[in-house]
Amino acid sequence: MEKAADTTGASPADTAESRQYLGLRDGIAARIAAGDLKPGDKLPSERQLQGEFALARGTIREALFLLEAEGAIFRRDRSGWYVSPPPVVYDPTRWEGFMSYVEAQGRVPSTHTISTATIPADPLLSDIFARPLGAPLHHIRRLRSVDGRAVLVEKLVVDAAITPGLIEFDLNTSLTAILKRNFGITVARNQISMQPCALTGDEAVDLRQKSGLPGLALQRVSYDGHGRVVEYDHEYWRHDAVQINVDLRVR
Amino acid sequence: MEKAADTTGASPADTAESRQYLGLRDGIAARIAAGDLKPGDKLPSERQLQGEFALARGTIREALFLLEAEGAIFRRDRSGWYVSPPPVVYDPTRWEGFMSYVEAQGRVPSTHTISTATIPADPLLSDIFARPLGAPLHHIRRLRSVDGRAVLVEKLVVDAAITPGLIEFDLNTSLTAILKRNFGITVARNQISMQPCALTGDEAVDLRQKSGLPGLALQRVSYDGHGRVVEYDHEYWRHDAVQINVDLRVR
DNA sequence: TTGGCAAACTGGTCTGAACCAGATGCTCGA
DNA sequence: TCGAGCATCTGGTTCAGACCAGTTTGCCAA
Repeated sequence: MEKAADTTGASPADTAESRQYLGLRDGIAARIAAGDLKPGDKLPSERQLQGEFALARGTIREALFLLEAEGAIFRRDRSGWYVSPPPVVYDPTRWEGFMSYVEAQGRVPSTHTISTATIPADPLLSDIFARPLGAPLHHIRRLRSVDGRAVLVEKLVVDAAITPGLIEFDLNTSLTAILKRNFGITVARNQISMQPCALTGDEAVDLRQKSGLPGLALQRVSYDGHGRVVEYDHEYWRHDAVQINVDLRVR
Repeated sequence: MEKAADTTGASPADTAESRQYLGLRDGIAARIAAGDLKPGDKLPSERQLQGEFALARGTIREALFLLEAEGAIFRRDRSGWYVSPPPVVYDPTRWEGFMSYVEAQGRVPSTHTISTATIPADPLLSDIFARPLGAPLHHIRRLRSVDGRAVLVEKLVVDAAITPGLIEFDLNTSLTAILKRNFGITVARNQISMQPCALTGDEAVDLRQKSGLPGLALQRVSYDGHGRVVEYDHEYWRHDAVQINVDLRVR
């Protein structure tokens, strides 16, 4: 019940942690660093850790949440906690799709199309695409995975006028490739906005995350060589699954 | 003790939340959206909310954490919870310093220099700056605020050979301006890497955050027109304080 | 061998209680 | 008037126990 004043070491502020969950976090982090726990490995269950460290389950979970926030571990709902694989490096300046750059990093990408539809442009999209209100736009919602783990959901919108029949294609492959091969479309410019966010609602469900876990929201507007808007994309990434790399000239 | 099945509305799955903390989150979010609570306003204390909603304090905190992860509120340690101001928009392609782009958004920026030093290059920095091991480099650590709230800490390194006496200047102003005015240095290219992270250790302390809260880590290498490395920068942002915007040509 | 079901397991949610330590505000004495 | 100091308030940490709802597993029947 009491705090069991931590008198472990000579330097109370250095190694001996004032807060128990920090100590536990360091312990688990050390196991991962030492290679006792490798990416994909399952951690002992919360109740097992409870017995092992003689801490309340809440305290155990506090440490796990911290490791999760640091990207060191992730959870699969009601299954357990697992050691995170390294993140994918993402360079938004490169116009290669997800499939190719994930593969280039020696990982196995996969895509699952959640839904497709052709919908009339609402005011916002009409504005973005510079097309009249009600102009047909393809809406595609996809879930993308790396090594079998869902890492991002995307909602993308494409101008139906320049990509007739797009949603009849197999969208579980590279959209980049489809646009280029079948419609002769390539992207010359991207406008990107991103912000750290909490994954909630649909996104959390699709990523099999508990609602409220941190993520990265990324919006992209892609233009072709004529300055025409080709694609409008909303991506929601697991925060621990991605690292952004950009190389750019300054204006 | 029981879950007190929320019978507030007509549609149990729509508005009425299955989890109490989600309901409370929505309630507070609604107050903010409605303008009852404005940016900077203090929320009722956890114990007050406890009385008001008849929930355990842990449940109250669960809802607050969620709002915090969403960037809607933030905490000041042992002072209270406050409504977040809107984020600053940050465009890494633009070579104007923090001071100018924050001001351009109608906010009040400020900078506090935590420490400065001139230190011989270690292997990593020697490599980055393409300078011999041990070459003198200026290390600067600064805390930057918007409207009085600390939003980022940065650790930056500048080649001392091309900026002699840099750390004698008043570094609480724009470094961009100092480099340009006093050393004739401008940046032509940036290489940026960023990833969502947890703020821990020094960063958390400086930002007066609890260790483990989500943030955004950003590293930047800046080059001048001759391809010479001018500056190496590590920034740690509060996750709710920044939105990244980039406009770029595709390779 | 295989399919389905049930028990066991795991994380998710919630309660309620206690004590700690920094922030804040108020009071009282100099 | 003003500063020191204390009381109070606030979030931070930890404990212990309970029940819920998906996941997993292993057994048994077809």
